[in-house]
Amino acid sequence: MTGRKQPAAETIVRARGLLPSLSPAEQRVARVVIDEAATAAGLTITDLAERAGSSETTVIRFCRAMGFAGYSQLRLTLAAEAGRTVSDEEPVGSDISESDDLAQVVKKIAFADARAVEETASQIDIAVLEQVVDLVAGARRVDIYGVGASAFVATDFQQKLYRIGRIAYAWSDTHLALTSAALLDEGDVAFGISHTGTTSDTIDAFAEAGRRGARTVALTNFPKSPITRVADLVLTTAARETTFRSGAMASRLAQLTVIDCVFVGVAQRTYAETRTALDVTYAAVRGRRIGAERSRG
Amino acid sequence: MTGRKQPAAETIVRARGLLPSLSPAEQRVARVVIDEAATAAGLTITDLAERAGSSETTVIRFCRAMGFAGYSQLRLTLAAEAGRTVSDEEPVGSDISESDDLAQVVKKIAFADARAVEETASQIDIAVLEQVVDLVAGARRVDIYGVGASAFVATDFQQKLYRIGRIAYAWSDTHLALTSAALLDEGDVAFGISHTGTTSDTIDAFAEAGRRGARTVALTNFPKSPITRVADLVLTTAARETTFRSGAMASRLAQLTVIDCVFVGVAQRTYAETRTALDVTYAAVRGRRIGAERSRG
DNA sequence: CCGTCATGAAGAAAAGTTTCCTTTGATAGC
DNA sequence: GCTATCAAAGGAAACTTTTCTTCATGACGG
Repeated sequence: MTGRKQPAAETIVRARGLLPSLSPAEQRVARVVIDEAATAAGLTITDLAERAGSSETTVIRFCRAMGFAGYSQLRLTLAAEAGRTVSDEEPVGSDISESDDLAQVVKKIAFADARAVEETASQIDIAVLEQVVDLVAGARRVDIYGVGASAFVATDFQQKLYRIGRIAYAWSDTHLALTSAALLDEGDVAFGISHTGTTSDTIDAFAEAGRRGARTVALTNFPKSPITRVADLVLTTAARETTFRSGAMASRLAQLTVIDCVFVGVAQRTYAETRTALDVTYAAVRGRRIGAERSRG
Repeated sequence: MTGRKQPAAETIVRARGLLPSLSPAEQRVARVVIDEAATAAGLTITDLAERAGSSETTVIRFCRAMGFAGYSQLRLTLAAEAGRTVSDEEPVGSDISESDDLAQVVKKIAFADARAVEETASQIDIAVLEQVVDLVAGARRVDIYGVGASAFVATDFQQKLYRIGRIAYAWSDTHLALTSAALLDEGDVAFGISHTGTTSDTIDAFAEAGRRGARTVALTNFPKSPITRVADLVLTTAARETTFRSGAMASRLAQLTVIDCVFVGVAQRTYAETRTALDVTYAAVRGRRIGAERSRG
């Protein structure tokens, strides 16, 4: 795989994240924009509306939902991004099918995964990330909620923080999570991790934490999903939706990437202590390794 | 293709060449476009006219002189070129340092992560993968060993297999792992996951499983590490080792990618059952989601 | 049956384009 | 020296298209 790599333009990525929160007609518009971004930039609002089987009104509404002032702005942005993207699309976009041989499967998975990571990184709001890092760095304690697949990410985060000497708990049991949330206050930070942003177990505990005064940070793929309404800060991933399979893992990797960014940010902010903490914890498991000693893991 | 030099935007160059042949008022327009190309793309024809101390008519005439059909076309072109010029890539290879700002950190992490995934995928031995898939698909039961960071991957794998109705256990406790390994036989498969390939806890159980007759599959970043000596089949990741940090997560993502490939391979081999199993398990959690709501500003 | 939401039709406003007229200045004929 | 003629430049205003707003309608959940 001699790969260049061109993460899809930011606007497109954002549109994808917004999809579920859009009405059907708006979704059709979004689809056209996502699928033919370059062309779309050249269309008038009327043309675009027609192509989406919808009305100008709906197009405008879509623009607003995307955070643009109007159609011209969307158009301009699209054009600028089209100029940047050297149109070098891979044929590997499709979902995995029953008939794919293993080599293709590997290719598709790798493609989806790598893209999710890159696009997620490119759309991270650094300002928000900065705030999140501040919060975590200054928190008395960090609670992390996530169930199912997101539970892994939560636990991973907990362990990371733990390794640099920060107090953190990951909860995936709804009751325990709620109990823990009830004990938080202003000095604490709560993380809610949910790909769809609709997982009620996670949201319940997360919202409770907010009510108790803790600062709340949501991590989701969908910037307008329910969880974001009870969050002070929102970090988003950018995994494309896929039907059969690859999606699940891609979203996981995207989440892990974001978490890693937060973690490194925090670790950096407290470099001296961190170094020591990492060294100490690393040394602790060193005795459990046999043979050649080389990297860290 | 790292350092592709940007040619100055073509339109601007052309405008400059055209200058002498333009009438004074048109020249003023040209000047504005040349000097503030990026901004100009955002102006309406009226604004631009005003800024050039001229009229819309003149702006149009300038557009025609430039060979454009009208103002919108000029504007679009300008925007596209502005977009292209902005993007200039920096070297993102190095390790994260104390002085990196958050934006750089994010970039570097994403780069390392995405690269690990891509490189891992491209070096996977499909033949081996094929065998592994066969083994897992035909196994009576699958044991997965991994401690520390690799424990996440192990658990993830277990959960995946579980979801498609395959019996699997992930062990990260040495004693439990050994106990479980002792119960395996020819019909079973054992996975040993260790980034360094030197984790004795994992290797112990893994080797025990092998002695009991189970087929053994190792997943490691180092093809010659101790764990590979007691494995029937070896899958490797390709995370570059890095000093401070980014490495840890990159290796994790690489492992997950490989696991995902194995999983999809197995799922595919048993498509019908898989579909059903996935549908059922998905439906089971559906009730735990709250309706994605649409919001509008 | 009510309120809320999604949607497009219709019309207002803004942007873009064309037409046409004024100004200016150069040239030529008386 | 004084008009008449013409051409180039440029903008006012009329016109067209595009964008945006308002509002009525019908669908849907409660």
